[in-house]
Amino acid sequence: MPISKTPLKSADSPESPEKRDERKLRTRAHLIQGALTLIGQGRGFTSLSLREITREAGVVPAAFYRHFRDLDELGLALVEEGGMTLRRLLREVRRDRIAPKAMLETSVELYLRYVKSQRLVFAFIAGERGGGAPVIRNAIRLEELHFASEMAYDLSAMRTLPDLSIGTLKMLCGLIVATMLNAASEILDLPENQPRREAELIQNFVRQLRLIFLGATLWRE
Amino acid sequence: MPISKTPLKSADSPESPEKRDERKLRTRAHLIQGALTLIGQGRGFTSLSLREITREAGVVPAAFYRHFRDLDELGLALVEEGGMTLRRLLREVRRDRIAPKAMLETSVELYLRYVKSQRLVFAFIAGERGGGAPVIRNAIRLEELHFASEMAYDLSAMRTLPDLSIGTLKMLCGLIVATMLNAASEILDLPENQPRREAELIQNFVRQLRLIFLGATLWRE
DNA sequence: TGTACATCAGTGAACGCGCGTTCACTGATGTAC
DNA sequence: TGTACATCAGTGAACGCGCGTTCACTGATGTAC
Repeated sequence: MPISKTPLKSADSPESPEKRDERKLRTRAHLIQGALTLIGQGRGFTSLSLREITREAGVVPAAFYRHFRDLDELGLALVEEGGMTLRRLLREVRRDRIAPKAMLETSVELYLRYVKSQRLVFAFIAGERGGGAPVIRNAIRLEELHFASEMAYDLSAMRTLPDLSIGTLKMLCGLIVATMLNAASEILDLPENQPRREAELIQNFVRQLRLIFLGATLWRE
Repeated sequence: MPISKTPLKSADSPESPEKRDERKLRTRAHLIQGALTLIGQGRGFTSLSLREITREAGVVPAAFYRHFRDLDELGLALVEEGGMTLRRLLREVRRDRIAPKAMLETSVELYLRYVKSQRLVFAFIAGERGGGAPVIRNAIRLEELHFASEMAYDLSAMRTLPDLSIGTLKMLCGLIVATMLNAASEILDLPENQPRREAELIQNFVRQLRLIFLGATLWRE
């Protein structure tokens, strides 16, 4: 496992030729993107073949092994990608510092915009969460737990529900995250251009969250 | 598509030899059971091959086509199996006519016993719900919707939450069903004999339901 | 009831195909001096 | 800076394998008379 000895020097020109490491990372990104593209076509990650992915990425099958030991390792990279997406979402919500009253509506809006802009990643997460290879499923569960936990600490810091212990907040956020992913999966599955049906799903989603928060405000340990 | 002309006559002896139709149904059941067995070994349905399934069922690959056009059709049979399991669960809860106070605990207990006794079916449902072939995913969603709807009418008839409209009850039950399936998936994924971890998951599940019901009792349309 | 014919669930062999993995290779990029 | 050698991302060919599907078949069960 050689450690790169390349010193971090700035590019010599704005159009400097790609370094070997950069090219490698680019191919790696192509493999990841290729897998996501196929997933976006309704294919489950579990049913993708190594050859399909390399074909999509525009490299020869054997090149795959320069980047991942096997498909599971690529899957874990996709989970990582999903985790980063979720963390970015959280950061954005946090930054906006919304008035508590409009909190729920605004967050939902932001979330749905996110889901659509990152639909492939969400399709992967929603798809493998229940039925992927055990190792991938576990990695997703960990990311979910991590996300719910961060959300709980945010709620705690904001004193939105000052009576609830951090344990209860985590339980609450676990429920919220599951409900979010469930809604994302339903909405992404809609055939294109069904705004009526989509509005129904979103309304249902918002009402479920509202009910959950109503319960939370009245919860007594 | 020939319609069976066999008259429905009772067996001539307690140990009467199998009729052709009975044998056929038995093989069909073996194929379904074979698929479930493989799923129970941690394999996703999507990744099963026709040959694996027939091998497990103890018939030759070509025999598969006497029962199903392709794997999707077998998948739909499994969904049907899952739907029947859920309906049976509902009937059992309904029959017991539990005191409202202990309702939640008792139902959860009954549900978890069910999940364990039918673990293969639940593993299939939880696994394909998010990431299966579109046709199967849709069938599962329909069963879920049907189940939630029945549950809503039950709650309505029992006047457990007399202030809620049937529409709100359906929204509520949709949330409950999703939470139930989520909990089932988590519990089934546990390595065997982790009673500590399992108790935690169950506790979390119960608290989530309690929070949901708390919200429901205070919901105003 | 007995017989002659029809049905059809399951067989076994064969097919062409895409798969994952291996290997020696090439040639551009990187490093040492 | 210039040169000689090392590295290694990506190539292209090859392999053996399990796959889904087809086909003509067999022999037990079912039906007609």
